[in-house]
Amino acid sequence: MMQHTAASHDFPCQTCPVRDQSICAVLSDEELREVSKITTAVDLAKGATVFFEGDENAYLFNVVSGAVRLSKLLSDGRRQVTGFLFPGDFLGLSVADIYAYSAETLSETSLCRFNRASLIKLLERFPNLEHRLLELASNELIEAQAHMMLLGQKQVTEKVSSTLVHLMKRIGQRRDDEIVINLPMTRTDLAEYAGVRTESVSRCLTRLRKQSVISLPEPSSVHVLQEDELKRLAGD
Amino acid sequence: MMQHTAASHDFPCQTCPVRDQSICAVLSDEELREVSKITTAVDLAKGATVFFEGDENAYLFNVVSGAVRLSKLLSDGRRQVTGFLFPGDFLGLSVADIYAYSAETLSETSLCRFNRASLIKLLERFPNLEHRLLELASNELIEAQAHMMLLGQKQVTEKVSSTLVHLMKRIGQRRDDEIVINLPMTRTDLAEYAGVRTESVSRCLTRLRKQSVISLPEPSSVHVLQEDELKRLAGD
DNA sequence: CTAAGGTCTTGATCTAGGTCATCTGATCTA
DNA sequence: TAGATCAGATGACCTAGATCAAGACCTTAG
Repeated sequence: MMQHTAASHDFPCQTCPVRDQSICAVLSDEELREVSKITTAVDLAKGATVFFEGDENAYLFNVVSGAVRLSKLLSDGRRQVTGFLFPGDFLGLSVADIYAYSAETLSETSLCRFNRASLIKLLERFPNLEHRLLELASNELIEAQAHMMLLGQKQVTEKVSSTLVHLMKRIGQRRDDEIVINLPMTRTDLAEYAGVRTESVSRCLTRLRKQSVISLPEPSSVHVLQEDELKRLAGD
Repeated sequence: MMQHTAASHDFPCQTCPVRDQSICAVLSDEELREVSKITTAVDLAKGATVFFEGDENAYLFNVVSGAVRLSKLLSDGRRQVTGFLFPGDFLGLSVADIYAYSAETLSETSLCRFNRASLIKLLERFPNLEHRLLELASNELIEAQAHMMLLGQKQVTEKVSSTLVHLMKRIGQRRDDEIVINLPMTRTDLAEYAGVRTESVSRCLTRLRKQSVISLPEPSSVHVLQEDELKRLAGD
């Protein structure tokens, strides 16, 4: 079942399905060989915790398959989902010594785990790698700013539409003249991402369905029928 | 008036008031001498535009004195303020070739401007510098996530209190047993930062004043009288 | 097969905060 | 010095979206 078997035999990364993404994209075969020495494959069931907000920042991860939810909690239980990760995404990028958010799997998920101390040591030898991390951080910042705009200024319909557009771009699959999004997350996850209530997400999806902007063959499958209209409703 | 005069004579950075902050903190005197060659001092009046969202990303900046507002616009004019910058802060960190947000001055402001292409070239020679940029990006990400929590989950009072706590930590000056915050931004700027309306900020500050959590000797000057209570109201 | 516990949807109602309008005071200017 | 402009404060009112409640499914356990 697992095609990648990081750190198992001589050079496992060669068969990694996300070899060309995330931080590994910029590495030569030789560098990759070095990096593979500090990685471990980790397979997690749905709903597992990769790490908690406040945990010691000991590992970084590549998402190989599956989906991960990033979130922060308030003391009374309110949760803000700050992002969703999919294959090829990098996780744990932080100079701080504790994680600033929690990471939990939304489905069965395979991760490639890097020992943080070892990776930091490698950065000195592979300036490529540090450059790539900066690139990833910079892209995350741009996404974070767009997310702030969504949370602070948009109306419910714009929030939900934007969230769908975001997911469509990341995990949408074009099929005939529609785009299929298989949602690994619940309505509540979507609501906590968009800063609204679960009921609002549900009502909004129903409205979009009635307007034939999307169809919902089942709750976890959104088919985007009118991409342009959805983008218009998203607001920017 | 200007104490720093980057790129004017032989080694201007030595007298820079933010020499020990931002990206320059990690540079040796020798490295700093090199960096100073690609900098220009820029002085801007209050309300000036440093750059617009969508402009070509040609420069990076250190804030030497003054204050800068970062914001993104929606097509209909709604604005999300994503952050406020003060002396020592770094501006323009992005791998993308256009700026993802606008930067405008909130008061008379002195900036130290770096040519982006030249700085990128220097990164190859000074790995320190790239490491520092990653550190700054990582810290910005953590701040962005806290800001998302504020925007998506908090109530108006929590939003305004959090914003005050944030500004207090950054530019608050302890005086006797109160902390003085001199606000360079308007109520509308604060509102657009917190994702609420101007009137809500105004009402909330009045409420905090009536509860003796703060005093407002003038609209642009907040004195924090009960730091712990303000932090409690901020919610986390 | 049934029961229990999820998730999702939908309707009815409520309210936090948005909207609108007005007033004050400070700053600018002609 | 008056008139204009703008930031801020505050009261009255309204509405988008939260809250509450109930029912429909769907999955898992026994």
